[in-house]
Amino acid sequence: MTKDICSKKMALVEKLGVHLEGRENLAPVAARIMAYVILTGKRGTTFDEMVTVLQASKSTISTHLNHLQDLKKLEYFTKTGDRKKYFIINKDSVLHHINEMIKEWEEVAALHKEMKAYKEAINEHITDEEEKFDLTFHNDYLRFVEDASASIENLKENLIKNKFNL
Amino acid sequence: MTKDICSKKMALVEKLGVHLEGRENLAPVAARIMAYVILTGKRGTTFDEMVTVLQASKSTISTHLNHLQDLKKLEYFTKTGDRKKYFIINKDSVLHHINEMIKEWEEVAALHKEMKAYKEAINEHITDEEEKFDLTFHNDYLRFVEDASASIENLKENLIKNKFNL
DNA sequence: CGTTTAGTTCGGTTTGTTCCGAACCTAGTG
DNA sequence: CACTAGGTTCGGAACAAACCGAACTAAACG
Repeated sequence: MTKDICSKKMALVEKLGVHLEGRENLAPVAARIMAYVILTGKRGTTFDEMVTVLQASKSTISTHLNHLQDLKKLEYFTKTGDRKKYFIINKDSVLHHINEMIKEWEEVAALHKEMKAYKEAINEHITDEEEKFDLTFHNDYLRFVEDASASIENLKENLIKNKFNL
Repeated sequence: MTKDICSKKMALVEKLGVHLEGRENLAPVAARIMAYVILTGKRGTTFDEMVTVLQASKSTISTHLNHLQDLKKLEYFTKTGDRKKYFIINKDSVLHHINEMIKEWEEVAALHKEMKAYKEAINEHITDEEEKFDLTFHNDYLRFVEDASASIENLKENLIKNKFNL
């Protein structure tokens, strides 16, 4: 691999790393591991390679690697006559991620419904119309969540279709 | 307010609080302040009320309250002959929240495009078809982000319409 | 001018996170 | 059996976040 492409790769690892830190709530090094594994692809990457390239200690890599496997985000394959583990992203991780998003939206919707119900209950005790809670936002938001959920379900179906057509 | 409704309110404050902690990256007490202000509504809530009801120190409430105002998440109104500040959520906060989501999706899309470009560049150097990066996921995901963005834009328009029709 | 109201500021404690080094383990190799 | 490769485990250092109490301020009240 040329030096240009390699530095481009590490720049992307950092960028994607920062993103994953926030989105998936991962420690800095854990996020860099995920990013590096994603950008390395099918050939897989080893423990030692990550220690070198991510410039972290063996213990840090070990701990995070095990944690990421517990979370089903990573898995590995092996080669006969080679004790190293070759890490790749979990084949279901994309689907898993989609399902997580669906679950999240469902939770948000449930929360909005609960808040709306509470506000409606309070509104009954208020005589002055001006003082009452405005509920239009909750209604709009719930409609939006339905839309967004439909889009995600759509993505999920595309994914499953592609998976079995190949 | 009856004790029942009050405890229901505090239960919701905790639930919404936990949610906001994660979603908006707020400290526990800051998230509880937001939740309490949201669930109190137009009548507004004061510094002292929050110290009492959220069981936090004056300094904690003061610091977070100022921080939340800096972030344009809260604002206050006053009453003549009353030095207290009555805190309510910022009137534009909903629109602000929507715009944040739009910006987030745009960033995600940009990141996917960058990753896809990188993977395509790498693929050109790989002869074995089996070893190449699979790009269908990025394509599907980009289509999904477009869908989701359209839904959000729709929500935004609904909101703006409601705002000016009232 | 002393007191009250409504808050702010500062220093410090507690708690939690993230990472590291050193010692250890386990399976195969010479 | 000693050595090596490929990790794991443990204790702690370093840093950061979250909260608190006590002292302070600024404006209004009496």
